[in-house]
Amino acid sequence: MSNTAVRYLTMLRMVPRHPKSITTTELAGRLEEQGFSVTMRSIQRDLEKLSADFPLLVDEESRPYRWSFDRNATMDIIPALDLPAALTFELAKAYLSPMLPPRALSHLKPHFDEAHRTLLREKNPLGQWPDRVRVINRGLGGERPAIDADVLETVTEALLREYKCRLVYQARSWKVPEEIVVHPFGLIFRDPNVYLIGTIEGREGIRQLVLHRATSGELVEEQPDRPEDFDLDLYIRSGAMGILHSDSPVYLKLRCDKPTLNHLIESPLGFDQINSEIDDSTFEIAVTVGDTQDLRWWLTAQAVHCDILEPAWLREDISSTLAAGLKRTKDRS
Amino acid sequence: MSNTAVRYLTMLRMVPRHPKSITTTELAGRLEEQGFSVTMRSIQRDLEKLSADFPLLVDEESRPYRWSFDRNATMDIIPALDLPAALTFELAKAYLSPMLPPRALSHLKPHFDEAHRTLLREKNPLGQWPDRVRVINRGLGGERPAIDADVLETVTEALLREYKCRLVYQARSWKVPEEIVVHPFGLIFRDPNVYLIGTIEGREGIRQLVLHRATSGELVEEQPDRPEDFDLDLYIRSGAMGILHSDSPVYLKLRCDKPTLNHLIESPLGFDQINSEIDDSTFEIAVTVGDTQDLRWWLTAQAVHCDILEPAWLREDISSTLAAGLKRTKDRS
DNA sequence: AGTAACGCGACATAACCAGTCGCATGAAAG
DNA sequence: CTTTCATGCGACTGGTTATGTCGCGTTACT
Repeated sequence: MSNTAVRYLTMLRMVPRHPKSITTTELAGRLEEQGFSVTMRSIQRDLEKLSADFPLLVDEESRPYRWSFDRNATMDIIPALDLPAALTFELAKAYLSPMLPPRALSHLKPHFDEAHRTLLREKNPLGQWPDRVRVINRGLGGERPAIDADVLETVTEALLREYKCRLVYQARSWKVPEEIVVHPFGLIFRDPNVYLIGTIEGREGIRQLVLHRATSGELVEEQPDRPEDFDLDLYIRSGAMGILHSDSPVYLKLRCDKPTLNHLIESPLGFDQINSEIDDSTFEIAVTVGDTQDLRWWLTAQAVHCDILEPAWLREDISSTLAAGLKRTKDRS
Repeated sequence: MSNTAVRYLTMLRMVPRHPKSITTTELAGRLEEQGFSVTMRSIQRDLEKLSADFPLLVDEESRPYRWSFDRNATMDIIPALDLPAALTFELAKAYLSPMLPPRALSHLKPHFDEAHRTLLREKNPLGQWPDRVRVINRGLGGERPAIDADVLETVTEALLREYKCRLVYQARSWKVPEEIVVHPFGLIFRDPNVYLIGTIEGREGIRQLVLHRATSGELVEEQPDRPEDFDLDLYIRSGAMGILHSDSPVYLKLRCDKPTLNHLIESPLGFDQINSEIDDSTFEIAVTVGDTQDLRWWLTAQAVHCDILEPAWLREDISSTLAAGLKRTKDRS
């Protein structure tokens, strides 16, 4: 294939989305790296030509000219999305919309749009595809706290490029927002929050910063202090996130009511789950699960539909939770 | 821009992923539609040239030749993924992996791969990006039941193109799998299951088919009978999915313990939520929410940490659930 | 066996590409 | 304020590439 066409493609990939931009000179350099040796003149001509067929923007005020790609333009994908792929994007959108911060989602928007268009273009006489599929999210459907656009961008970039970042942050216990410099160790997305794990310059200890409590962020291009042996997984499993009650898994034995909890048979709680039929209205499962907060909640809510055969201590635990809850509702009445 | 380069791009988009394929003749037709008038000879030459730079596969056994795009090849996107976008894809992958059937996810794989490569290519000396971010999913982390690859594909295609489909299906109450022809009305994704809503040919009533109970699927290119006035949203709200207890929303008033349920202030349950501080250890919220099963579970599990001030009937309801649960745990001990 | 469709080499022509030069412009440096 | 440098752009030209056409061989279908 002719050199030229490939160069066009390469150039298109190099032009960043608005508001970022690139100059002809930079392009020349980067093309050179890729093994295309062309004169500046050619690049100028190329950009002109390309902008006839692609949504390229040029800022002719500044000199040298700065070229960028239309922010919202969905540039097409090769090969074009096929039907199942487009569908999957649509589903992904439905799942992710309530989960991810809007700013993050906006980066996927071009792809979602492209998928949407593909679906509507398909042999679908009335374009009523959207009426045919629903995603029902679990949980209470509350909103996620809004995360500042720049904060998320800054933090992720700091993490990725190994920089510090400066945040204006207000922990729950702080009277006023403070400007802090963070040495980022890792990011944890845990519905409904996003946590930045790291240290605050000038203070002791590893902190969890909840991103929606930061109001502005800025990259600090200095190398952060990060213990060599820091490990996010270990950190999570150490219980720091309040997820695990203990590090050791629980060997759970449940006696479940049959129509209600049938789904446990088809969606086992763990890979070692063993099911056994007791009678027409009961079955038992035995499975190893993590001792998480969510497990406790689930067991509490499902106590009406199952007996915790083992471990006894967990049964006692749930039992006392139930008793305490019951007492509160009684007191209130 | 020269006609030629644009045509190359257009052609690349027309070549479907393996195992689908397209012939030069078909390409000629479709290019004509798009306003490119070229001879077959040119198309033949183009494909040859393109296959030097792109992962195009050609089956020279069959005649006319059949061209396809390498199934796993991630073809690049224009403009190239920037860092935040790549990151968002990575997150999306983490969120979606446990939620969507693997087959559906496989369609996004090229995009995830591309994002992953972008991240690794970034200034990230040790390529340890994967160590820096975790997504912790809520819930019990059980597996989703596996859905047959063809079944999902068939069903979605049937829905989109308005066809019937033939499934080998075994409802829970059926002794053996049966071959049925389904008139599909809609698809509902509700973790952990995927439901196909529709009628079974020769039988009465609207059914919910849980897709993982189907073992094989096949498109039937006949028009399905579908009531004009069928509406998926109405169907869901009619309570058919066992999600809603009643169609009318609940005006909920809770008195919550302070450190524990603080997150309710930052992630309100509904857009009309009103928070009021009572004292140092208590606050109240008032909000309108849907009367869902998940709400009941949540209230049951959180009964220790909050009082249901209103509505009284819901408090009674939760109270009796707690009592029943407590009784079971007591009986067992 | 006949026929139509397809792949492909060869060729000629037209279109396009890309380096070069010269000049104009605007921004930064002295 | 002048100089200098980087850039943009029109024009020209040699060389490359693209593409329609023809002809022949092969394959698939009737």
